[in-house]
Amino acid sequence: MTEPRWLTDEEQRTWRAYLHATTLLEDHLDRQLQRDAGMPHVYYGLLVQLSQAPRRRLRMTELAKSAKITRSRLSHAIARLEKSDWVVRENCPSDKRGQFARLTDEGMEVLRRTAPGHVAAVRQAMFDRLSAEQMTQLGEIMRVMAEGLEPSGPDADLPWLR
Amino acid sequence: MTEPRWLTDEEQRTWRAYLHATTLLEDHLDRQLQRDAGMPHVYYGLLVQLSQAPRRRLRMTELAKSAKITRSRLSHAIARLEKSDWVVRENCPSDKRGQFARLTDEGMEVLRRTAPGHVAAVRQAMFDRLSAEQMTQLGEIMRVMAEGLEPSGPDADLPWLR
DNA sequence: GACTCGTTCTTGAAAGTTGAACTACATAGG
DNA sequence: CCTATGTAGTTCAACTTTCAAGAACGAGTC
Repeated sequence: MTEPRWLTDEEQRTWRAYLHATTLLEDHLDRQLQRDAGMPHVYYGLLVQLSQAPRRRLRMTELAKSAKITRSRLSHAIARLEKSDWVVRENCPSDKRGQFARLTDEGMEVLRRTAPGHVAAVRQAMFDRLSAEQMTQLGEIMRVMAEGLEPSGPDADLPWLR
Repeated sequence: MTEPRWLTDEEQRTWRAYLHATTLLEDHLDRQLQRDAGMPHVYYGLLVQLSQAPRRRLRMTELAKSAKITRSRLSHAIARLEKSDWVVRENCPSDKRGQFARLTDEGMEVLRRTAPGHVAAVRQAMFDRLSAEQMTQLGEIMRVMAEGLEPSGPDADLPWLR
């Protein structure tokens, strides 16, 4: 095994700043939403996805994919959200294995009530502090990073071809 | 209640790119470390912190602070790491309430063995894909964001003065 | 039909996390 | 010394996530 390429000093500083900022922000949003909406950030994200889908519903697998969580995790999450009456399951007529998760009116109402506070938190943490230039740069950087990590990324399905 | 300031289109795109990239990366590192080192990213971070501390040990509270997790979570985490013999607890002579977490030789060895792979993963996900300029920008952006979220941030201790 | 294989989603147990309550010690003021 | 108050760390119960099955259906093949 050959000597690994370690990070330069500046790379290390950047990496630590990244870890620091992202964990602080995730914590902040989790607490904010837990307090104001009674659910963690991930669950809130599920409701948002549903609210934007046609007929406010999505197949479980699609929802899992767009929220980047496993189907198992989603099953539990939807079960929990069903208990709060924010989501209901519906059978899929065309595929008897399939399930839709549909946002209820109560769920929609929770979103309406809590979205402003959430947006404010995001804005305060990010956009109020970054220049317009920095926002653009951040967007570009994040897109580049995501590209390299995409499950459907470069040869992700064909590693044996490399 | 007044109409909230929603995000502009570009802000939304940036925010989504951010969420997308950060969750993908965190997932990626978690899997990589779980596979190669047998522990999640947070736990790995604890070992790294310890490895860099004098005498490879830290007080629980300090470790919790530098890893940005609660003391409760740290208690459980250290208990788990103790079972793998990567960390041991030691009493603090000067403060009988205190505990040190100390990295064992086995723990150090795990780090030595797995650090190269981890660095490679970070590099591949981030630094191999960003230009030198972008890396600098990212560092600056993350520092700005962290500043605003710092527990010891602007008036965090004196909110009643605002 | 019967077989195989893949997909969709769920389940249950184990592991991890959280917030509050709790123990034990430290520190300051009378 | 004594009491009050604060700090270090753990523990408990409730909740969330992961992991390893597994049940049920779809689709292709013979």
